[in-house]
Amino acid sequence: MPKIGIEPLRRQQLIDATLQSIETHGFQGTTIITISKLAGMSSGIISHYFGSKQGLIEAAVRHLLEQLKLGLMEQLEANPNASHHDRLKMVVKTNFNYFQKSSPATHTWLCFWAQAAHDPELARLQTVNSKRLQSNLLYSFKHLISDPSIANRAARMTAAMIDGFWLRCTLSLQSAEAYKDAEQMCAEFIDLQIQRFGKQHALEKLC
Amino acid sequence: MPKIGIEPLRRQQLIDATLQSIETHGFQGTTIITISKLAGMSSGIISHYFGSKQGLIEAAVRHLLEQLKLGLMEQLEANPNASHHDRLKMVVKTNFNYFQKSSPATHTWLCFWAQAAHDPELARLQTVNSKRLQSNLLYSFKHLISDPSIANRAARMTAAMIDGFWLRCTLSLQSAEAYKDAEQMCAEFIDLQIQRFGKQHALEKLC
Amino acid sequence: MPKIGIEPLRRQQLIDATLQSIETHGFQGTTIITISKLAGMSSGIISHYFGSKQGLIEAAVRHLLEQLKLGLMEQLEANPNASHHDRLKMVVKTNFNYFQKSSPATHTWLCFWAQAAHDPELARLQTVNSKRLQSNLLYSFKHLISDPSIANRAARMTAAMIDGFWLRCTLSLQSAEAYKDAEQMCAEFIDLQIQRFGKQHALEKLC
Amino acid sequence: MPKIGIEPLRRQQLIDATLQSIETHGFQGTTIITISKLAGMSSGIISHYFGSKQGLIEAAVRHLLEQLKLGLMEQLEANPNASHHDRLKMVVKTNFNYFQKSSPATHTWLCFWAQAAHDPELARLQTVNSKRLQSNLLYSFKHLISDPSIANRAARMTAAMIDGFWLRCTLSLQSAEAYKDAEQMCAEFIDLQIQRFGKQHALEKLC
DNA sequence: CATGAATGAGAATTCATTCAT
DNA sequence: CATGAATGAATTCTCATTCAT
Repeated sequence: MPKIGIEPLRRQQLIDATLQSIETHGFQGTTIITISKLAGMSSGIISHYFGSKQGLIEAAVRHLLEQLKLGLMEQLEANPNASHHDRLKMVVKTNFNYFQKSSPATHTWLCFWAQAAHDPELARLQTVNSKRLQSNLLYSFKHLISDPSIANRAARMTAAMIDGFWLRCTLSLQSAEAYKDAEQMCAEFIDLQIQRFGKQHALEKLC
Repeated sequence: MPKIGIEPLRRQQLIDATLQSIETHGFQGTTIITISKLAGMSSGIISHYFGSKQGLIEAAVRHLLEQLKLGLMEQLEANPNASHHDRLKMVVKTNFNYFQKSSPATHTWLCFWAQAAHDPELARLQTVNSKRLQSNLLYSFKHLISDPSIANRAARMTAAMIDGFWLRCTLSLQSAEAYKDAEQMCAEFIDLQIQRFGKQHALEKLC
Repeated sequence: MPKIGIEPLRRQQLIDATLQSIETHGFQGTTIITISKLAGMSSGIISHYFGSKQGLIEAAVRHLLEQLKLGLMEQLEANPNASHHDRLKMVVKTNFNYFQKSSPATHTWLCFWAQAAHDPELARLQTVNSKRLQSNLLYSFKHLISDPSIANRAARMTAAMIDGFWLRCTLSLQSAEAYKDAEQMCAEFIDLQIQRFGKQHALEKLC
Repeated sequence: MPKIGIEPLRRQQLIDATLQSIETHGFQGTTIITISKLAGMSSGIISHYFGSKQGLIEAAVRHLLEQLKLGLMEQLEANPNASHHDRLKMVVKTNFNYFQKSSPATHTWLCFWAQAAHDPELARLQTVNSKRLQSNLLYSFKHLISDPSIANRAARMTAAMIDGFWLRCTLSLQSAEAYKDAEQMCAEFIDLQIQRFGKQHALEKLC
């Protein structure tokens, strides 16, 4: 009789091993062997559960995206009464927290993005993720900035700054401090935007 | 007239073919064969001029970095009397122009960065490049913002925003308009910083 | 009422699934998985009932041979008073009917024969089958043609023609008409032989 | 500088090794390794010259077909004044000679035919070959038998008998004698047909 | 009885590198 | 200088078999 519940377990173990392998050996250096060794299983198991290496890779990406998404939703739901200003900062914080905590994810993510240009499925996943960050930001900016065009630009600039800091953190030391700094600067930028273009500010200005 | 050595010519042709191949086939799909086919040469020539595939790859990265660096220097030297405010915008403009014009470079760059995590030489080159952008920005911000700490943060935020927009352009459509938009938003951010923290602003504020 | 053993049932289901799989996926494309899927059972069951894949394959061949043999015996027993001339035609008819009806058998048979060269057991089964056709034909030809040597040649030629037409039908369209044509031509050849070398013909000739 | 004329040589060596391997190890047992070992080359060479194992297999089939075709053409051209009756016997003779001489070909041929059902290219080649034999026979039968329908049937029956004997020889001992016998019986069948349906016979019959 | 998870040897294929010409 | 033939290690994928449940 089949062991019940073993499939989700094995799948997760293999996904974890994949992220770990990419972290350790790089994307190029990651093979069926390095993954299965890290997972403590045989190489054939990957075909068994994911059809192919490619299938496992894509499952790993989907897992990363899901994690990030869940992390954000958790935060937002835990603070249902947060102001939109706070909400923006929570988006920033969650992003950096996620990458800071999950070291394997960081480098893997970059590899996946590099792959995306020649892999339609990865490209699709990447687009979804990229758009989600921007629309999350836009949602709150719209409540804080009357001019939709300015709100839109604020969201895009913030998203770019987040991605840019993420990229720079990933490519350099990745110290906890670097992430903290990045988070603060993004928050500062948000403040600057609100202060300059926000509704209340506009009112104050009139006075 | 001295004959121009055939060696530099061959080397450049191979570097161009490498960038073109990565653009067309992706980093994974780029082999000695795809490169030599595109260059119209034999596969053996790569060992001959670059020792190995890895050597050619690194030469290609160095070429990209050099191009970007030269592009910026050219701009700055062509406008020796530009204000520091203008100088900041020139840095931004040059960056986006470079990537917009050189389509192969864009994707290749991302691949190289993904590789950098497991290739010390690429990592070194990447760090140099990353720091150059930041210090270029910092140099001018220092002249415009009195507080060194704020100038520093302004430079880091601007660098992040540039990289972030670059990343987002690379990963999405890469239309000319997108690059133009990105450039404008970065310029806008610079203005915002100067307006808020700049020396003249400080004076005006006092009045 | 005694319960019919589940074992014979399972064995037959697996043999049927094997033939179906070879028909559908080819001999190379037939695996333990394709067979067990078609049989609606687990892959382990094959070891359980046949020891190995090879065991199942051989059982399937034996089944095909048995079917052909039984088909012929049935016909002959249903017409105990048939003349030897009619008997020959019944042999021909039964052969083509069998293959025409059982589509999976046709291609499978050819695969088995190709395998036979490197599988002693298959070779043995194939020889038995080949000889049976010839001796069946010879048995009747002997009653119709006085010269044993000529009867022998007639049997061999007829067997060859049957096999040849079977091969050509298998390799081409396998339309019902093709089988009908083939059967008629074999019957015609038998007539021709009897007409030319048969006892009655000899008598008539004397007249 | 590339060695001139080495490509055709290597290709032929690999095709020969393929036939030899199928003869020795069977179709299933023939791998890239068995072939390259027999050819005294490395495994990579097969990709280099034929793209894939499949490409080599198909080249080998084409070679066998070509050989058979050339053998027949040679015979026919060497005897330009042969009567159509002799021509028919030459077709028979060439067929059996070819297979008798080339032992590897015999078994290989059967394997290829078994594969044909699931390989369009092999199926195409097989059809061409099958039709060639029949039309070669038909061409001469038409000159000897007035009724086109009867000539057609004669050609088909003869082709079937040739294939049938070939199959039976292949599957059994393959002694030289067996081939000789088969050839004689086919020739005998041709005689029988001409005798019975041929134009001269028709005239005689009228008398 | 029956399952299907897990294994791991073996297959085809790819590709950077070498080297004789 | 330049070629491309040849190599063979490395990689992915397949699949018959085993065995705990």
